[in-house]
Amino acid sequence: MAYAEVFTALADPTRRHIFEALREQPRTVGELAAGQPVSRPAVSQHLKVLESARLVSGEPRGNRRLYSIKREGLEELRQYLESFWSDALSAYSAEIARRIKEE
Amino acid sequence: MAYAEVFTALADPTRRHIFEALREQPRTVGELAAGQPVSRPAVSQHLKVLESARLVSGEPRGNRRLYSIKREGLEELRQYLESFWSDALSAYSAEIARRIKEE
DNA sequence: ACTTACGGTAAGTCATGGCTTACGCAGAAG
DNA sequence: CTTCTGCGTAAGCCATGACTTACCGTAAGT
Repeated sequence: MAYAEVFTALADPTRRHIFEALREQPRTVGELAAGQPVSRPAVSQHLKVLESARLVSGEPRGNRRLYSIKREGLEELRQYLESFWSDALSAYSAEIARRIKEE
Repeated sequence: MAYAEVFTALADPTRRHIFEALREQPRTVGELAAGQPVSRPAVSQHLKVLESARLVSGEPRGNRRLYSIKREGLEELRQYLESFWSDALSAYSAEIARRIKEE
């Protein structure tokens, strides 16, 4: 059920921007905020959400905190997607055919 | 940029439930509403969002509308995920190493 | 020690969006 | 033709959440 958190985390545009900024390289909160049209506290709050969705992780670097992408959240999402790919497609088209005949 | 709509569509729990109900077999709006704790109009509105995210499609069956899963939305999401998988990981860990040394 | 820089948290504001009821339209049924 | 069933849409309500400013703790620099 962990993919739910990932969906809500990445549903917000600002949060996606932050996440995609980390895609290039790890960054501090200040750096991330500079690249966004919102305040630094806002970025902090977004990072909290992203972290609890296991999409990023942050570790102290002296005075600052360096955030980087974590793949666990993405992995959960990938598994969710995969489960949709193979299954339910035969039973599915069969059901369509059945209902069409019913008309 | 179409994955954005997919994220927002699947971020809502009710919408995910509806989507996953369609995973088994195509269903009408009434059938979907019966399986959810919300009203039928609410389900209609959710289906509208899911449809514009290309996650489902509906076609008239006489009096009713039969909705079924459409894979385009999922495909866009999958591509987005894939782009995260390979790239940016070498440059990424290199950057971590660089910053650690800077301390 | 004092000051400055960085970042997390608290509190409050405002917009978004998910829900409801009410309504209207189209197809099926009688 | 009238009635009933199934859905979509409109309008309005209310909770959630994204943002702000203000504040506090901690590490670094002087």
